Amino acid sequence: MPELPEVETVVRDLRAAGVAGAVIRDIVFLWPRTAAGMPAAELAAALCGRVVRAVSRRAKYIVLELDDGHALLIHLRMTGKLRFADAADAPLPHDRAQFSFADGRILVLNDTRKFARVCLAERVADTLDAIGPEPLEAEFTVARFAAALNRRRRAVKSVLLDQSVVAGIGNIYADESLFAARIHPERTAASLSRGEVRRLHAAIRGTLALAIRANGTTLGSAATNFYSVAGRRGDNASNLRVFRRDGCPCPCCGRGIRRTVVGGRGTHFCSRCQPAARRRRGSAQRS
DNA sequence: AGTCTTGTTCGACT
DNA sequence: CAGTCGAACAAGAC
Repeated sequence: MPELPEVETVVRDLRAAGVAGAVIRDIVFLWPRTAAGMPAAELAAALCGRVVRAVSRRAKYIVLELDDGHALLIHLRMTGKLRFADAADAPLPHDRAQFSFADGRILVLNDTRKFARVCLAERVADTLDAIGPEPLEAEFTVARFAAALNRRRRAVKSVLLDQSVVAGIGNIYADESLFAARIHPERTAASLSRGEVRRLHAAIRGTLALAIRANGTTLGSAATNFYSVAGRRGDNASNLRVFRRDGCPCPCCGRGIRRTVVGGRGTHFCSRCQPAARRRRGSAQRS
């Protein structure tokens, strides 16, 4: 599933393919609900003739900055993929949108689950206003992170998945970051000590940076898995230490990795390296 | 055949 | 208002 490192990989591949500078000639929506915020025909009309000035990323959004100051946002959600085709190529099953460029290339959005969305933003900052800091940028400070964690009583894992707290983390990197920080996923966010917050902050950065260097995570060979532009696989699966490794020995202590459900999401951790909250002397713990 | 999986939004609560 | 929680979306994987 595309999380921050996977979207970053796609953005870099789009840049390498020369999308910056390309002129949009036409957009066809094979699944009209892919267009969000306005009807598909209206969105297509608004984009026709625009020049893509730059390609960037904000959280899990791919941002195509346009020559009129607006931006085209693409969110791949769970199974969205982008590839280049030309006019002679037959569409594949699950193709949802085709962006034709003036040079004849067609950027195709393929998405088995139909959750991927494309929308037009007058200003990126306004549209993505509610999203929290970019974890790899200077704006993601320990102090700001600590303040956000402190006012939440939910499981810290659920808070990491909350895009308004920190941008771009999904199920894989939430579990991996918590393991690296040696924090149990069901600990209450507000219960983390200053040291634990610092560890988690560093773990998030390290985990995401490593995954970007490996071009993202592709697990197994299912078609619904992550593939970057041109079907390129990510190499980060070998760096994963707990995600979907239940039953395997913990790389640090050898005990079996366990799987639970937290906030409705599959969650993987080592019960020895990530101990549950220590019961405080004299204070009874619920259930 | 039935259950599981995932990111985000939305509405109903507290 | 701010935080919490579960449903909804969709269809392939297993």
